[in-house]
Amino acid sequence: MPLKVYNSLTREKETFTPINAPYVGMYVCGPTVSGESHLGHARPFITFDVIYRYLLYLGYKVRYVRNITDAGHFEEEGREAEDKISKKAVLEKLEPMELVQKYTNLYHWAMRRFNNLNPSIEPTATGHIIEQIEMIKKIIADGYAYEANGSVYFDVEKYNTDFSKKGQPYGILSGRILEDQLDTTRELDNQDEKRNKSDFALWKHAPAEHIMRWQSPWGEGFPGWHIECSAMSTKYLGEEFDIHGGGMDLVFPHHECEIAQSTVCNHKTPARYWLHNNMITINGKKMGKSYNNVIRLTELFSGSHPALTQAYHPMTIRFFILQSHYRGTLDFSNEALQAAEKAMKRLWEAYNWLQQSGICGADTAGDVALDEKVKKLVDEFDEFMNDDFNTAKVLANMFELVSVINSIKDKHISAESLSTTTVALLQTQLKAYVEDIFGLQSERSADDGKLEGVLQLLIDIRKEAKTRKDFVTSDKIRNELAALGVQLKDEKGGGMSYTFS
RNA sequence: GGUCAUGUGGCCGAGCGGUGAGGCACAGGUCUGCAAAACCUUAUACGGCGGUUCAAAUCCGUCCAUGACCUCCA
Repeated sequence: MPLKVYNSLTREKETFTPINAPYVGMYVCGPTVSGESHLGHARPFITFDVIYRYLLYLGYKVRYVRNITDAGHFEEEGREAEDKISKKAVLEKLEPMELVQKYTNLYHWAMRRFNNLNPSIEPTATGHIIEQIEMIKKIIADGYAYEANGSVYFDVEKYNTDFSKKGQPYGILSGRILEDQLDTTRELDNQDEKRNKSDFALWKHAPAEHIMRWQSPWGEGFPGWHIECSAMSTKYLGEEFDIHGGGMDLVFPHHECEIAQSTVCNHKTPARYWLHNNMITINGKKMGKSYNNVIRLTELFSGSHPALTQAYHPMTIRFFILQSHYRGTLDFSNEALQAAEKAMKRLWEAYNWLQQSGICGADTAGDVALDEKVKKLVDEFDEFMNDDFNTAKVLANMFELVSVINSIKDKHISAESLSTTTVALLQTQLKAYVEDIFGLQSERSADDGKLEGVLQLLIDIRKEAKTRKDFVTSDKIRNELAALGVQLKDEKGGGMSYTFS
């Protein structure tokens, strides 16, 4: 069964066929680094990281481009009021590139903690001003943009009239019809400069107090919101590439405008497959700046937010996101995250035990039905992922396998119930999926050997005490370690293991 | 107002025409010096009302509720 993806452009699941297999070009809209990333931002980055990893697993050579928006209309978060009071303070406080660097660093730090792979190219908008200006010039030359007071606007109506004839009307992605839009847009600045309300900015004239500005044929200004993605995707992935991804809230207007710009310049719809993840909600509402309900990633990792009852590890968040399908909304709550935390721990411990257990199964399976069941559960991993990346179903199968693994560990089931090939398949595929595709890793930071050694010593002492039936000593060791956050667990057959809480 | 989604058990979430996905919580049991963990078992469900069908959580209609987007937002 080949990979199928839901294409927002056609509104159906389609078989994924790269333009130049085995090469795949994927562009994903990255962060605007004018402020800190929050939980809502984490979803697209984790979603597309898993998609990237899965494409690699399938053997594709992927060029993954994820931009950083570091140009545009910037104000430091929460400082708006102050800015108005004292422009001097702004000048002292905000060197634009300093601000951008600060939030870019913070963003990269969060991505690493999530164990997201680095994209192949991470271009910045400020690094591609020239490309953007060139693109705008081309659009003007073709007659689809006009200048007004040092700003340049895209002529949506002309585009729609001309390109509708070619089957590429404005609104092709979002399903909007231009005529329906005319009276529905809200009031914005400088609307009077535009010929039509639906026109959007390619280049904006910078007022005197604007902190980021560049020289252009139309005077000093800064690029419009949409043009950077068109310029950079064309530069690094070509006029036509395979996948364009981002959050659903970008479908209109951002991606719609991107399509219009690129189509004028390159005479092609830029991407074949448009993939969009849904939002993370909190109490049923989208998490976003405009709702004042954001939980920043730093707050999430440290637990320092009034809505949080505890800190959450990045892997808990990652697991939480993988438990739902990327096109559905995902509702945040402490209860839900705590559930994810426990589930992740159970999965990881079983997985970890399997890899270290040294079990190898029998030449012929002792329990044919179970052997078949395990094989089926593992084989379905690929099948589920090929059905538009259904990570939730893969996880469901994994938990059925966790029961089998733990039963073998507790010796309720003999390791010889499974055949050697099935055990090997289970080990390889679980590793491929848990670590390589889902990108999960132990919540515990890598410890040095000393701690291991100390714990082993305490475990030995406790074992001796238990043999002497000296439960005072054995309980003391267990209780005091528990107070320090190390949990000892007696196992069948006198073994002892520990986990960190 | 326009466009498009969604409504599943205490909570989070798959499924989208026919054996009740899965996780967490809860209850009972097994194991155990005790505990934890683990394992086993059980319960609770598809927004309301109609319709199609041998069969509907799944398809159709309608009503209700919620959400997203409508040029700052992942």
